Amino acid sequence: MPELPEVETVARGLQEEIAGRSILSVTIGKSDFIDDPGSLEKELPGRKIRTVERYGKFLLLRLANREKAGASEESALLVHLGMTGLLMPRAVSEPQAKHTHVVMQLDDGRELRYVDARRFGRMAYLAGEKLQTELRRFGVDPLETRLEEFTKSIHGRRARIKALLLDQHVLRGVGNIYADESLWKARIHPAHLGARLNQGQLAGLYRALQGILRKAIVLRGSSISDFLDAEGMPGDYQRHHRVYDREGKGCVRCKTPIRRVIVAGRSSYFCPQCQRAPRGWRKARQAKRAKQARARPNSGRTRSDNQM
DNA sequence: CTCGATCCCTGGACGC
DNA sequence: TGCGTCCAGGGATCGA
Repeated sequence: MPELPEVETVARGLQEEIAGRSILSVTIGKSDFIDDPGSLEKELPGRKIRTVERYGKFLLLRLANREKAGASEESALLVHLGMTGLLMPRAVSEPQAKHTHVVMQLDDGRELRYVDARRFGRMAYLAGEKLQTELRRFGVDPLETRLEEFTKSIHGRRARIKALLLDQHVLRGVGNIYADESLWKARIHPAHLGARLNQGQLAGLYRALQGILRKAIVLRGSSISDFLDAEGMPGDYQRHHRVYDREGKGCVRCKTPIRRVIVAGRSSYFCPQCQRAPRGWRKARQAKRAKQARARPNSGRTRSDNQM
């Protein structure tokens, strides 16, 4: 799942590979994940890719203006990889992978291909004020923000810390894996309310989050099932996961089996010993489960989740 | 403001 | 082997 470290890895790879190249033409297949497919076909051909940057979980292909038009309007192709998106340059001769939806022919004989089985990604060509408005919707970059700013964005929020970490309008770039890993490192249960965390906890979370993101970038991200970088290589950080996808396995700090619960609608992995639940959380959860069981009497037991 | 529910989509895991 | 069912997961959106 591409989160900040994975997208950063792809952005660096693409910057190396395709910055300075021009797009000759665009071919679009399925387009339901593209904001305005027509604008890509109209605006991209003939444009040079100046730089490739990461913005939260988006790839930002910043484009040079056409020579004739004097306007100095900023423009970019935004690409969100969703869950299964891949963006990589390939030789024209290479067979197209299944689920290839966008192909951009480049001026060096290669093609920049977007492949996305589930199409949970997003693509949009944006320029000028529209681009600025779109970028302003998102929160601060967790690697650029200072502790005071981070604290301010969390403190005074009544949502659960897990929800806040995942909210791209609060912080841009954090997803489920790095939220859980950071909370484990900082010993904070995902169901705690942001407003209830003290200065020490927030400082610890800030350091944990930055440290984990930086290390994950060095290791070129986590490859759980689909992620590949711009060169088609998987990342290595999944070998360093302490809680994510480790349900039932021992916490590396205290050997307590890692558990998985739903917090803020997302599965959340944590150590019940190192990360103590907030007051009332267990009881509220049990009550909710009982209510669900009453609503659906035939679904009392689900498939046993065996550990890998 | 915050919550849960719902939808989007497909491959993979699982039960039979 | 194959078919049906469930599920993951980021994000938008809607109603409570």
